[in-house]
Amino acid sequence: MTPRTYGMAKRQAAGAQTRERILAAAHELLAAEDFTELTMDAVARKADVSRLTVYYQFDSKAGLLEALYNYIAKRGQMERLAEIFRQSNDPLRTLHDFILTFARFWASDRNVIRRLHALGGVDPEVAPGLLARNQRRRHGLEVILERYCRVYPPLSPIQEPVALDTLHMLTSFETFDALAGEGRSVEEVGKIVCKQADHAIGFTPRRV
Amino acid sequence: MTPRTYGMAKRQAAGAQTRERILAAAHELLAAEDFTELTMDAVARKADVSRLTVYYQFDSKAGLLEALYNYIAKRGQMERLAEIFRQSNDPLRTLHDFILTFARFWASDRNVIRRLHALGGVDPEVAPGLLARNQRRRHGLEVILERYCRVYPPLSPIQEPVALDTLHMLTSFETFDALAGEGRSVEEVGKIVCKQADHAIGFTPRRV
DNA sequence: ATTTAATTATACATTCTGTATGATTAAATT
DNA sequence: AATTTAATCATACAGAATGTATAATTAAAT
Repeated sequence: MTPRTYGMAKRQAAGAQTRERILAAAHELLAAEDFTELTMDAVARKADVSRLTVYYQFDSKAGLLEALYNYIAKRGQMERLAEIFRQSNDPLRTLHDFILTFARFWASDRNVIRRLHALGGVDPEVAPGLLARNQRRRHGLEVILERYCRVYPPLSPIQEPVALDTLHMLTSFETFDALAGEGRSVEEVGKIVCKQADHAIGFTPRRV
Repeated sequence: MTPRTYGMAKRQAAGAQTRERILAAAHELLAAEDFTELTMDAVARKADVSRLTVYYQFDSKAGLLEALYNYIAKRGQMERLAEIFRQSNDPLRTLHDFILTFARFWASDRNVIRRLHALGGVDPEVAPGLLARNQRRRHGLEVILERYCRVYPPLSPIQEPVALDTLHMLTSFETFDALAGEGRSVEEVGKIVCKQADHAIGFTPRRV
């Protein structure tokens, strides 16, 4: 009942370890061709753990998927985002770094993320988590756009929300997934998105 | 066993009528806030029909969803597409008409289509139907792009597949859904997409 | 009059999620 | 050392949903 925050090293370590094993198992199942095998039972079996342990650690399937998304975000090195904002030289450069960071993240676990998004679109318990992440990405773009408008010619009050929504759309997983197609590299996709994004905020590169 | 193609007016009409009622019921359930109510049982109850009748008419849930997509496409007046290609004046005009036709379709049943796509991403039996539709849209864009390159300065063999994938991405439901946001009109979204599409194929509008 | 398409009733098999109850093991606390 | 408690597991069960099997019924078509 009362959570203790001290001196439970071994127990916490044990719990964290099994959580890790379960997440790895869930990830593996979601990455497989037949991803319908992602059942609580299959996850438990693959993690070599009782099914009840999965419920004990993650409460529900939605909880497991939510945790899985965090797990992937860590592996995709999304912490780098904060650094991008800190070193604020050119807002346009920040935008491009932002786009590339997300492109690398989407590419890091493309199939799994696609399936997680699909599951989030179906399960009303998973949806809020995805929406929150979407909102965070949007807010990041809002900051960048504001910085941009202070340096470059500002957009009209009518154009600004359009630009923001367009950037939000361009940096989405769905956009990345469509552009990556069958084998286009992350860098290529990043370049395409950057070009469209520049156009969306009214930036015209000098003629070649 | 042997399908008869003559003189079964009343029976066919009866069958078609119940199919219609079932599809309307499924549509209504998928449009509701709590769309998890889309069960074969609920559909049957709402259509005032036995649950087995639903299976008799559509085989499975995947079959019902597939039929529902066709039902929506008809209501969304997607037949107009053929006409757009026939009156081939300016390829750029054709592209814009193409974009607007899809924008109107996506808008015609936005919530339902969003949920159908999510279900298609989860259910491997529904996925093929959605993929086929995606391919048809892609092929339409391919034709338009080819016509465009014959009139306007052609794109390099490297740029062309990029342009095609970008157009495909821009005309997707996901793009429309993101840009429409909360209350942006179809025309506005269409304008935004057209602008991005022009840029994707290297078309530069004359300076204002 | 007979066949057959469409519908319905009842029942059942299967698969998943989630909960209830209680036992076991080992770490942490006193 | 004795006790408490976190983590795990076993068994069982409830409930929802898809899909199948079998057979009966109604009305249209032959």
